Amino acid sequence: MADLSIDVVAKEAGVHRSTVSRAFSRPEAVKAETREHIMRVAEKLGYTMSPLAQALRRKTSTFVPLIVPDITNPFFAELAKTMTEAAGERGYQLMLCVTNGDEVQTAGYLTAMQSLYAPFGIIAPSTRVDIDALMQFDFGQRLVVIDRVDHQAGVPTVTVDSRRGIELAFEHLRSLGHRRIGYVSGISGTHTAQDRMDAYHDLAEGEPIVLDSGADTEAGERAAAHFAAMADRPTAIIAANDMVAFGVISALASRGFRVPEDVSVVGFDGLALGARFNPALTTVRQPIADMGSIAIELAEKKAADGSAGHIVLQPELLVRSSTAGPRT
Amino acid sequence: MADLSIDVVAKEAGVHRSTVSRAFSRPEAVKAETREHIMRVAEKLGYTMSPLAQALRRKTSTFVPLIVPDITNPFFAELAKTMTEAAGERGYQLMLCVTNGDEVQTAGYLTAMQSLYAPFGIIAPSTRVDIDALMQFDFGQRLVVIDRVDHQAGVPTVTVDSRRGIELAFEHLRSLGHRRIGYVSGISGTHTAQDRMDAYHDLAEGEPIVLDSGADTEAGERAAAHFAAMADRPTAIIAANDMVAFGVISALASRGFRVPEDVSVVGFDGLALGARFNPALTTVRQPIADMGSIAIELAEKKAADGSAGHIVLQPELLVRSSTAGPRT
DNA sequence: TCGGTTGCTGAGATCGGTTGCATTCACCAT
DNA sequence: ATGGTGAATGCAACCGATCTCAGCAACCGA
Repeated sequence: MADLSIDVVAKEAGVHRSTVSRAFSRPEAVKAETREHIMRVAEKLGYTMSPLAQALRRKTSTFVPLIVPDITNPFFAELAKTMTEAAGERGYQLMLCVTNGDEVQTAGYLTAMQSLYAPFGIIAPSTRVDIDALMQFDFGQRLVVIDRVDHQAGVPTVTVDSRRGIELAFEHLRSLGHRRIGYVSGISGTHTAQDRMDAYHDLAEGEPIVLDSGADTEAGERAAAHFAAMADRPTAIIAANDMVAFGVISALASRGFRVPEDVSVVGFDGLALGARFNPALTTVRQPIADMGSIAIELAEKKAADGSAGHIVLQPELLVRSSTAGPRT
Repeated sequence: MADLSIDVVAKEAGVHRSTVSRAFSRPEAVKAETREHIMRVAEKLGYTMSPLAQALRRKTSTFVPLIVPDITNPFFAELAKTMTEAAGERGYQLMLCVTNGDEVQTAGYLTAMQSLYAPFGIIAPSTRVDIDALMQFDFGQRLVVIDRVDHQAGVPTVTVDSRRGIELAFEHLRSLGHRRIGYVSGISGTHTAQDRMDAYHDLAEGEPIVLDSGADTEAGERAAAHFAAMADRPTAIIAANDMVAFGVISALASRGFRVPEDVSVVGFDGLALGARFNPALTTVRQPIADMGSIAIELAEKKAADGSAGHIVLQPELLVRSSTAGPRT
């Protein structure tokens, strides 16, 4: 148990430390026989290499930060979950950094990861974080951005096709017979929120009906109030994201509107939680797991050849119980 | 930008590295004048100490692992959120480790944190992880356990008073006029799940009515089916936790039962998400934020004097819209 | 004036690995 | 027998800090 270092293993195995080091990190440089012997000794002693010492000398570690504004938001939670896995498979250790959308905190994480010799990082930015500002940092050059497009900069990005997602929602709703289809916006400021909104405007036939969901905490209260006050209400609503959809449905219900009987609602994100909602939420699913592993691949690619890829994934429709034909 | 080390600063400031080191980590040991000069130079160069090198030499770092089975579960997400903050305030860097309830993964994290010289760790165990097994690890001795009691071992713990929580739920429901109050169990195996269940049995007047919520993914389907099939149904249900409550309400709704009109439901956890549920969930709130900071304090205390504290926090009732008087 | 403190700083070993270079040795062609 | 080659390993400097120990100057009382 007591302090196992590479020297202990080396002595026990009767070789020099450098040989032990090579046995672990460059196996092919050591004679098979020697290597196996070393590994056996290491195993017996319960030895593992110190990532700290390795990182210090190599000037590169396996720590990969995932920077998110709010882990309490299930979208980020699911992202974190799938990314830990994806990172683990590739030999990285994901470090979750929660910023609360604060620039100062974000900056702090960036310099911290820099000094931990993180090879790269993944960031799912909130509204208030300005990517360009982040690029000021040395470490900013090694970031991959999730769920936000920023083609002008040399920053790799992964997003899903918002327009197609909204289109899927429209198709579904129209096929059910809906004609007046409203939209509840999310927090404005993010590119995706903007993209989805734009897509809605483009695809809405006739006059668009936009309800503002208000700030995050109100969670749809305002949209529901707006809805209730309308004379000619839409028969279906597309929400900017699942959390907003939850809030809206809840607020609508407290005003006596039933979903989907009185109004259909479709969300956007495809959170697992949606399946447990009342009613189970029909939603446009983002391939969150794919986004995670692709982000890592893009980061590795950029590290290798400096290229900044921009991947756009396709969403898919998840039909559950929050949509039905319009009231006749 | 280029490689800033303590030696660079030392040379620039015209002193020896050890003086720079002291200026940072033991300011009182350096003459004020010298110290200020060094700090000024460091500032100018934009120098910060390498946490890696520090940890390596000191044999103690500021990385603190928070080990949770599933970050997708909002309870753990909220815990993670508040703990990052609490940890940050105290100068620690929280590392989120997601185990999926897998013993092997957990073990991996433990040895990893050991070799990162983490001073201690916080674990919110899932069913399948056996604390005693964890104690086998060197690092196991430095863990604080959240939401699970285990008084026999010398392991610090933080929990909330499950019994009192269930009692609050009962009081609320009874004051609304409910007499037949059922219970939907969570995943069995955790201590808290057991405690809540026991408390329910103790406090149920008359015959206890227990519905099994089934495995995690089914999320209350089974309980709802059970409920529907009953001849003499309870008028209110206490759920083992909020997620179960969500699942049950959703499943109940899909069978045509309305909450709270047909049956009242109260959850347990106090998730922020509950406020957006349909209907907004009445629930027993756990002081999650407190749990986080107390866990850290307990860990520090144990490191200091070896004592293993056991803190039990008091829950509180959050009345929202999922409860009402029974059908008359 | 001198031994004894006290306060501050420098020297250098050390933490646990990595890596370029030197060394050793077997093997092969000449 | 000689020199060349390549594989396997040892040697030692190095990554960026910490920390013990020693040195040095200033100051104190006798």
